[in-house]
Amino acid sequence: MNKVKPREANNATAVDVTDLILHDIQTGVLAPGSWLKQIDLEQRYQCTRPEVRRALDRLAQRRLVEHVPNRGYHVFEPDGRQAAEVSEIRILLEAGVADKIAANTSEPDVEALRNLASRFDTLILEGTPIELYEANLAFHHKLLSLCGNQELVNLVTEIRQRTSSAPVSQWKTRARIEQSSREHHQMIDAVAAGDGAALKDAIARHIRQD
Amino acid sequence: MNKVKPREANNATAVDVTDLILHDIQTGVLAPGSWLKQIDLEQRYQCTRPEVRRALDRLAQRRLVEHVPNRGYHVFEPDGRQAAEVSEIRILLEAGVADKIAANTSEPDVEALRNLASRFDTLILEGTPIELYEANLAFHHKLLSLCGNQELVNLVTEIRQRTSSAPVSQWKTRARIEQSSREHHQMIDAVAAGDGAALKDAIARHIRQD
DNA sequence: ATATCCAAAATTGGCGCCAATTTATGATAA
DNA sequence: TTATCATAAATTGGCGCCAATTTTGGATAT
Repeated sequence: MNKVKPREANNATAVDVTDLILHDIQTGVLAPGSWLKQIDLEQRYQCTRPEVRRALDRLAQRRLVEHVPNRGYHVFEPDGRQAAEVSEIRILLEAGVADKIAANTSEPDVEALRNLASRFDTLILEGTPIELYEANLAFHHKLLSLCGNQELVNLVTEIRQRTSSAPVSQWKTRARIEQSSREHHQMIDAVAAGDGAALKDAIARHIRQD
Repeated sequence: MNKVKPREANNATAVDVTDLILHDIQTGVLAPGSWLKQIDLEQRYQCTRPEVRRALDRLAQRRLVEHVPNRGYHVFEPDGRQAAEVSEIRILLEAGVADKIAANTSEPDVEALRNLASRFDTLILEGTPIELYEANLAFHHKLLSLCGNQELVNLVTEIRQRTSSAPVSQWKTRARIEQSSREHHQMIDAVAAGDGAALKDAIARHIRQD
């Protein structure tokens, strides 16, 4: 006697509520400082109370939300000092592997980078800020992954989330966005030329200005 | 039946179970690869099931334990590749701030470093491996904190935990321990001389050999 | 009118029960 | 004897209820 399984009842919950909340923090839907009321979250994301609590605890561990016992959770507000410190860390890590990136990169990798950079360029005109943000992330992720150190890629991905709580609004002016675009192409040129020193310089400048 | 009236089980412990389990992983009491059965943990640490689950989830987020759904949690077994990658990251970060350490350090700081280093030396002969491990950690923490970047200190502390799952047994031979001791003093000398380049070199060698 | 205090509502957080899944055990057949 | 399968035990994991704490609102006294 076979058991009949209800098909529509338990849909694939492969995505964690943590990621949904995280995404809304990154895109600025949940603004820095705003109160994350548990009852609101369980309605908004259609999940149970324990799921909300686990997600909030995880995000608090990652320093994306701040927790005050018996008083709830708030979206973390980035400190000026912390932001500067994290930028320094990113420069040490990302510029530090510039030589390896320049050495390891093959022609198809350069091609892929050019595609990601021009996708960013396209979205400057035609895309939403969120799409632009994600295209930028994709470019940097691809570039960094060429260093061959997977742990470093994961770490940078993590600390990049940690401070820029509302990353969508981080490029304020059009001029700054276009400056970013130019720097992307400078990095690619340095990679293609195998010039690690030039790449290191370009990466450091790029991180500093953001 | 087993409902024994808890006399002192009701103590107000501000310490989280997470830290207790973490400590036992660091000290090698819970060996890499060993299965963390929930019922065992709640007896061992005299806490409730939800507390155990929250602690395990947090440690899984930090990559200190590995989680397989419906099959439980195991102490993470460090991969050779990962260990090498984390070492590279530590070199980039810790050696990267050598100049700042050498520049920022005052005379009392040097004094404190010498005390921590000689405490390490003393414990080589008289202390337990755990005490030695903690003295080493204290020295490196103090040295690194002189760079002035608090976020970087936190990050290094975190990733140092991440890979060396049984850090107590990381110094196998006496010769290696004494080599570490000599390198500690070399670092201090470089700091005292304000020689950032020498400090950078000493830090890189020190991390590579561990 | 203003400050203080008490009660009620709202919110957070802990805990135990039970379902789902996996693992161990033993019986049966080839 | 060995492999296969069914049943029982053990383990994980989800969910709802209720206690503890905080916040809100209003009544009372000065």
